Amino acid sequence: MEDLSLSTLIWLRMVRFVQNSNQLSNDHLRQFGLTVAQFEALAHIRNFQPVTQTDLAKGLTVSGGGISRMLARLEREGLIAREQTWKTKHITLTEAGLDVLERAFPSQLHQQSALFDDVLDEDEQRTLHALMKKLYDHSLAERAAAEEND
Amino acid sequence: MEDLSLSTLIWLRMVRFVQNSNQLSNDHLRQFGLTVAQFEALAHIRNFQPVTQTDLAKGLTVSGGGISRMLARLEREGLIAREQTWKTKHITLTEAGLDVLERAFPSQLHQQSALFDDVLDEDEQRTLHALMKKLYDHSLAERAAAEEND
DNA sequence: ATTGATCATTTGCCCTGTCAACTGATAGAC
DNA sequence: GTCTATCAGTTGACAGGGCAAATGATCAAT
Repeated sequence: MEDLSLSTLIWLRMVRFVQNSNQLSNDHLRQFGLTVAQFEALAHIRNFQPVTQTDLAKGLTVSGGGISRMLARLEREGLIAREQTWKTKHITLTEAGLDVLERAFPSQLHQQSALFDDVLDEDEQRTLHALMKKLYDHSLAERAAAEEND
Repeated sequence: MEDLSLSTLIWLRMVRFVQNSNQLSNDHLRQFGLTVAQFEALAHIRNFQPVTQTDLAKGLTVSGGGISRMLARLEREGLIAREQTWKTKHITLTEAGLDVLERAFPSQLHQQSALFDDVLDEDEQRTLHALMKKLYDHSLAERAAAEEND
C-alpha cells in the first residue's frame, strides 16, 4: 500500500461520502417511489419549467442521451409532460409530478441537510462552501478546456 | 426558485465536482482502455491481493452483484485472475493487469491531485481533509444505523 | 423548390450499480 | 450419513449515465 497524498485522501473521503449520502437519499426517497436522480430532475423542472431537454441536461450535468431516457421513464410514470413545439420539447410537471415532489421535498431536504448540520457548525459550513466553490469552479474550467481540444 | 440552505449548496457543489472529476478521469484513462471504476478496482487488488470478492466489494463500497459483474469483465479482458479455493474466489492481477495499472497509475494520480493542488494550498487541504473526515464518518454511522432497523 | 448545415432528440451498445432471487459449497446438528 | 443453515458468488430485471451514430425538424443559400 503506497502512501497516498493528501489530495488523494480528500478525494477518497469525498467520493465515499457522496456515495453514502446518495444511498441514504435513495433509501429515504423509496417511500415516494423516486430515486435521487428523479427527485433532482423533478425539482429542477419545477424551478425552471417550461424547460427544454438540452437545458435540463446542462442543469443536471448529464448527457443528452441520459436525459432523454430519464424523461421517457418519468413520462411513462405520468410525472412530467413533454410538449413538442417546433423542434424542441418543453417539459413541465404534471399534477401527479408536482404532488409527489411536494410530498417528498421537505423531508428530503431535511434529511440531506442533517448530514451536514449534525457535524459541522455554521463557520465550518462557510469554510467548506468556499473550498468547494474553488474546487468546483476549477473542475468546470478543466472540463471546458478538455472540450476545446478534442 | 426557493432559497437553498447553505448545506444544500455545499451538497450541490460537491456532487457536481465529483461528477466533473470522474468525467475528467474517465477521459484521461480512456487511452489505457480503463474506466475509473476499473482503475480503482485494479489498484485495490494490487494493494490487497489475493483478495476475496466480498472483501473487494467492501473496500470499494459496491454491492456483491456489482463486483461480480465488474470482475467478470476484467477477467474477460485478461487483467485479473480468479482462483477458486473451497467456496471463495481469490482475485489477483495478471501480468497484463499489473502492466496497464503501472502505466496508468502515475499520470492518473497526478491528474487527480492537480484538481486539488491547483487551487488549494496545503493549509486549505488540511482543513478540507478534516471537514471531509467528519462528514464521511457521520455518513458511515448513518448508513450503519439505517442497516440496523430494516 | 432543392440542397445542406445545424440543432434537438432518440437510440444502440456499453459500463456501473442496486436489489432480490437463485446456485453451490461447506459446516453443524441430528 | 442426511438435513439444514449459512455464506460466496451469480444472475435477471432494472435505473443511471456515457458516447456515437441515426432521425427529424428548421433555416439559409443557391
